[in-house]
Amino acid sequence: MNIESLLTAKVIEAVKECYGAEVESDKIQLQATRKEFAGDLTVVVFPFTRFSKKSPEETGKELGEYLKSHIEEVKDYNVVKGFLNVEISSAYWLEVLNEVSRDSKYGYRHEKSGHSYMIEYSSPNTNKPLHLGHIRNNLLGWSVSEIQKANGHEVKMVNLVNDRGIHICKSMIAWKKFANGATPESVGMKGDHFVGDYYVRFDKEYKAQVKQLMTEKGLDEEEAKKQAPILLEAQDMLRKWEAGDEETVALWRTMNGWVLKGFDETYRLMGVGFDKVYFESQTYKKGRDIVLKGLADGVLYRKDTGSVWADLTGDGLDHKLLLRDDGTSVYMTQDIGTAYERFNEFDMDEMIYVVGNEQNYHFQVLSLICGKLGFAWANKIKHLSYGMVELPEGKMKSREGTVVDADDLMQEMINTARETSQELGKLDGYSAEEAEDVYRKVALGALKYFILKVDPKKTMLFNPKESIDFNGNTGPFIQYTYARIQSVLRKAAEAGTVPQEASVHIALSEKEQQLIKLIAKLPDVVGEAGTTYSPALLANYSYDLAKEFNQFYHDFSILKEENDSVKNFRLLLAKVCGEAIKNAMGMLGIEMPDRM
RNA sequence: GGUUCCGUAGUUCAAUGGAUAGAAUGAAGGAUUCCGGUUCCUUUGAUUGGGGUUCGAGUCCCCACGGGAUCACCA
Repeated sequence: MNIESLLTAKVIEAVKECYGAEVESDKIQLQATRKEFAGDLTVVVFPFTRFSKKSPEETGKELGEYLKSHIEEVKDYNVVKGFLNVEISSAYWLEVLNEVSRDSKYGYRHEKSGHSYMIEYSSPNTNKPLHLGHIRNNLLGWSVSEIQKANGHEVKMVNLVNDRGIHICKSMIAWKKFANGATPESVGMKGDHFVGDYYVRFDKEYKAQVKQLMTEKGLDEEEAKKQAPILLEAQDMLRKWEAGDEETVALWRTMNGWVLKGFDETYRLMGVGFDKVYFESQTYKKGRDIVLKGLADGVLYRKDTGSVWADLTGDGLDHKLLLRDDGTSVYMTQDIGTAYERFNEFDMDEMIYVVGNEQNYHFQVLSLICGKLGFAWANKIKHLSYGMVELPEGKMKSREGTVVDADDLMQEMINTARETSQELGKLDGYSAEEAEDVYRKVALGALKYFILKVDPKKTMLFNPKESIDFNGNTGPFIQYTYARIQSVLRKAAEAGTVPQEASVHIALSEKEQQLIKLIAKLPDVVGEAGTTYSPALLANYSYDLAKEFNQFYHDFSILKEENDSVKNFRLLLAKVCGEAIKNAMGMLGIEMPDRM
C-alpha cells in the first residue's frame, strides 16, 4: 500500500473517530506539499471543519495528531492555515527508491485493466504529403495510445486513409496531362511528394482556365469556376472511378501506391504505426443502409427532392444531410457506417478519433445521430480535438504555399542537430551511423517534446529553433540530462561500482528526498491518461525530473563521494531517475540517447 | 449572426476549486563548474474587464471585449 492511500484511509478513520462523520475517499484532498513548507504530503482540512465545528487550524492539529500516532511512517506534522502538512520518514522514501529500482518498467501498470480503446489518428488524404498539422495529430494519437497501454488498457491504433474522391482525381488528371509517364522512381522523388506536385499543378491549371474563361468569354467568377474544362475532366474521372472503369481504377491504384509508400517512410521516421489501416475506398458506401433503416423507423426524414436528413434542432443544432438527392452517401453517412462496423467487430469501451478542432461540429453530430439511431455505443465515441499549429512566420495556408512539409521539417531538424552536435564534438569515437542515429533521436525528440508539451486543444506556436535548444524546457535538455546520467554510471562502472539496493540507514538530505518524491510520482502522472492532456502532463513531468536531477547532481559529489554506501545510494538514485525519465519520455515516443 | 474553443510575465508554455499564480526564455548583477554544451542565486515582470457562486476562483456561472474554428447535396 502506498503512502497516499494509507493516509487517505487513515484520514477517513480519524474524521470518524474524532468527529463521528463518514467521509468518502474522493473528498480527501491530498497533494504534494509546496516546497516552502516542511512536509511531504498535504491534507486539505477545510472540508472537515463542518464536522469538527472548529477552526481549520485546530481541526488540522487534531487530525495530524491522530495520523502521527497511528501511522508508523508519519514522522511529524504541521498546520499552516487550513493545510495539514505531513512529514514522512526517510526510511519510507528509501524503501520507495529500492522498490522502484527493481522495476525496469516503472510507471507502467502491469495488470490488465479490462478496458479497451480504439484510437483512430493520422487519417491522411492521398493527394498530398503530410504537413505540420499531421505531425501534431500523429504524435498525439500515438502518445495517447501508448499512455493508455501503460495504464493496462487494450489499445488498437487505426488509420483511415482517405484515398478516394474528387481531390484524388485532380492529381490523376494533372498527372495524365503533364507527366509524360514520369514516376517517382524515374525522377527520384518520394511518392507522396510526387503526387502532391501534380495536385498543385492541377490547381495552377485550373486557376489559369478560370481566368481565361472570365476574360475571354466574359463569364462571372462563379460560373467560370464551374465550367473550367480541367475540373470537368476531374469530375468525369470520378464518375468513371465509381463506375469501376478499368483504366481509371488502374491509374488510381498506381498513384495511391506511390503515395502510401511515401507515407510509410514518413511514419517510420516519425516513429508511429498502426494495428490496422482502413481505406475509405472500401468503406465509403457503408452507412447508407443504416440511414435508410433510420428513415423507415421515422428517426430521419426525407425531403421532396429525395435527400435524407436528420433533424437536430431539438438538440440546439441544425438539420444534417445524410443522403443526397441521388441517394449517395456523404462524409457523415460513411462515418456512421464505419463506426457501426467497428463496434460490431471489436466492441471497445471507447472509440477515440484524433482529429483537428475544425471538425468539432462533425463529431458532436456523429455521436448525436448514432444515439438517435438507437446505438448503445453512441456515447462511447470521443473526439480528441486539437488546435492548429502555427509558425513564428504566421499561419500555414496551403493557398499561399506556406505549408510546412512534415518530411522537410524533420530533415531540417536532423540537420540542425547534426550541426550543433558536430561543433561540440561529443560524439567522437562514434561511427558515422551511430552518430546519425543520435542526431535523429535528438531532432525528433525536440520536435515531439515541443508539440506534446502543449495542451492539445490550444492553438500552439511551433518554433523549430527554440525546440532544439539544449537548455530550457525542451526535449534535448531532458535527453542531455539522461545522457549525462548514463555517462556518470559508465564512469562508476569503470571504477568498479555498480549501484545496488540502498541501505535504509542512510540519512536523506532534502534534495535527495525531493528527487525520490518526484520519481515516485510517475505512476500518478501516467494515470491521468483519461484526460486529453496526459502527454502534456508527462512532458512537463519529465522536465521537472530532469531539472530536479540537475540540482541534485550539482549539490552532491556522486563520483567523488568517499563513503561507499552513500556513493552507492546516490548512484542508485541517478540510475532510477534516468529510468523514470526514459519511461516517461518513452510514452511520448521520445528516444533517449546514451550519449550526445 | 448561431454554435464552440481559447484569452496568464516582453515571448513560449504550466497551474485535480486550494496556500504567496509556477517554469523557460529575454534583460541586469553575482556565485559556482566533482566527465559536459554547465549549474545555482538575486533583480525584472502576468490571470482582458465587470458581476456572481464558494471558507477559498486563473479555474465554475452570467455579461462585455479580443482571437481561432465551424456553420456545403466537400471530405
